[in-house]
Amino acid sequence: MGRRATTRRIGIADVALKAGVSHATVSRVMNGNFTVDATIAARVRAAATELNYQPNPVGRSLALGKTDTIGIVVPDLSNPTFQAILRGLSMAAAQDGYRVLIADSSEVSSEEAILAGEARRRCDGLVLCAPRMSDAELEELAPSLQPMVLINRTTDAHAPSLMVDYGQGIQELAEHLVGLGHTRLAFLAGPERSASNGLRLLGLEKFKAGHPEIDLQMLEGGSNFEVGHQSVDAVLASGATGVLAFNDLVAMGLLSGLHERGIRVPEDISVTGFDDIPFARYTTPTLTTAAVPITELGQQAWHRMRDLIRNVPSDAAPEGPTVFQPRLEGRSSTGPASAERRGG
Amino acid sequence: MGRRATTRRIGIADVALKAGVSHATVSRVMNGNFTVDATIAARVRAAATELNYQPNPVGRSLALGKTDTIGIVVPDLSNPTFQAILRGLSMAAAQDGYRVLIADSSEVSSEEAILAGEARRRCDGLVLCAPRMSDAELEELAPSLQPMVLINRTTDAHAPSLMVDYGQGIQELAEHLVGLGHTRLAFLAGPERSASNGLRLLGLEKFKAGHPEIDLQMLEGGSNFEVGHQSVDAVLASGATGVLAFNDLVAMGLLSGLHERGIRVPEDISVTGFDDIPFARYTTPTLTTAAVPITELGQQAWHRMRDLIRNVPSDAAPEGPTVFQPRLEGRSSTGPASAERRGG
DNA sequence: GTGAAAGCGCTAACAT
DNA sequence: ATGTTAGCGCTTTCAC
Repeated sequence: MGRRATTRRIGIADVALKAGVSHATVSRVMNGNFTVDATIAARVRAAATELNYQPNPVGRSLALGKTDTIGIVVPDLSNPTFQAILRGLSMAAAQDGYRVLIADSSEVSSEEAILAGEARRRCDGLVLCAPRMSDAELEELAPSLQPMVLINRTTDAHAPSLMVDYGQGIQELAEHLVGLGHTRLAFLAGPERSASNGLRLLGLEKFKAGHPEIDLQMLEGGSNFEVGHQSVDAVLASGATGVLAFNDLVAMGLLSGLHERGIRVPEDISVTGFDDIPFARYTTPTLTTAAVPITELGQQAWHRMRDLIRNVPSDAAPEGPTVFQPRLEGRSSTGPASAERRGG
Repeated sequence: MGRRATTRRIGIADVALKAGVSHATVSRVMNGNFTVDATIAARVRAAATELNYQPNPVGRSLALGKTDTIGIVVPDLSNPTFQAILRGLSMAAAQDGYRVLIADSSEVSSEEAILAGEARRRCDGLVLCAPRMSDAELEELAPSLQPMVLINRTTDAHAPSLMVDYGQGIQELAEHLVGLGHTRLAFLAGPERSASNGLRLLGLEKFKAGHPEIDLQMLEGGSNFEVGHQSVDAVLASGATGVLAFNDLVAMGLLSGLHERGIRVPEDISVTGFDDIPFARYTTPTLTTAAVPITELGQQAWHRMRDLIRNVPSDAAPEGPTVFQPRLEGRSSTGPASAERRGG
């Protein structure tokens, strides 16, 4: 039965006609150009409201060469860390009248380049979040992606970069455990391709150098609940009394697995996370972790992007990456090493 | 020192020039129009790759009257439920070559209309997720937002709607507790303006009608951790042995608060959540909840949207809202009512 | 099969 | 102060 009554979209021409002026004048009024006579401006505004006219953003974008939109590419939108970054970015950008377009590469590093390019073409800038692609590829791609802001990654190609000092954070967590009397530690590692995992590894190397007396074992891992949950056996086999999980998710999985086995935390084993996602405050026991200002990271990403978009010269911008220091958040999942286990 | 070497963006004209053809021909080739001579097509393609040419999406959008982008408006991007919907939507849309633009209303219902309108103008369609605006406002806005898909909301104005049967789910949870011998229950309610909270309330009315012997108390609440955490006193004061939390977040907050007070779950009190967010499997104890296929909801939202965008006639589309049934997920946070407390 | 030209909806330089 | 006109980068008739 016929198509629904399609109320044709109102265009600038309709308003011009109704107000009895040229579309140029309508455009001027809509953009707050004060060279228009007050009477006429009022007439135009009246016509616009009456017709419920709103300028077509696509038309404006083409004319102005900007979309007031920025893109973000994340490896996995189901990861709370990236969700928080997205949120911080989106909120901050909205404050300045910008919107965000999202692209999820699903951890497929080969897709990243294509997604990034596509997103960039539709937007005024791109935030690349923990890209999994190689350094070489990133550097090659960078020029075509600019203006671009990097999160948890750097590149020789000029681009602002926001980093988290995971190395420092993991060291603090390890020191925290040592301070509690633990001498046998284990690190549940993250994804191979993750740069942030590499930084943690580097930090732990330093830690080992400073603590030759401590036994620190490296265990294979990943970045989600399941990994933590499935690592119970490996953790127990390691004989460690203090476990550094790659992130809060892994820690929560581990906590859950240990609980099922009747192993008490922190009495029998201490567990630490990383990131301090909101959930970390509400686990049982509450999770000792290294707090990363994730939402602020997203917010800062926008601010750097905004600088890029505004100051085309880009000489006032800070050189080198901005580094965020994680803050140790001591809660109840860590405690003194148990007497029995400490001995053994 | 001078602006960076700005490699001017390659346009269709550049390719046309290089290939020695008109831009019309380049356009044809780029769009897979087979009326172009094979030899020429090859020449054009060569020129395009050599120049690394990619059609400008804004130009295409203006010419084609479509952006291959859909918008989603959510009340709060920090809520895992909306994050999961966004994710499902984004993944499904990406599969069909569409991108998603996000708008977060921060629970400010007055902002919703503006955000929705803005987003809609930049996109080919809009997904309105649990809108907080009034029925009247929604209905008035609907025509200008079409094509539009609603989540957790319906409207008389014609628009596909995806609903979750929260009423049924909460009844099942209540029945589950009754089956475990609980006779004193409490419901930690959600946000006032939330339609899904209203549905739960309706479901509980039905439950009460069927179980006059059960004492069911209504407690004020909200939708996040803090609310659950702060409700411990109210819950204890109610004397309930079984607590139905508005959602998993509230349940987790409550779990955490109860643990701090030394109250055992489920021995002393049983707790249920709602949604079955990924975390619910990994709380201590694991959380009994009503599982909602959230990601699938987002995916379905795209499918309905796709139908809308493709079949302009829209007569084959299913009438009335699609309803998703939550599924009871019995885990360890619920157990038999304790003898002492059961007595009253 | 291919080019010339119109047009998508808007902004801005240029006339007047 | 306002209208006319030329783009922005592309697709698509319409001639040839």
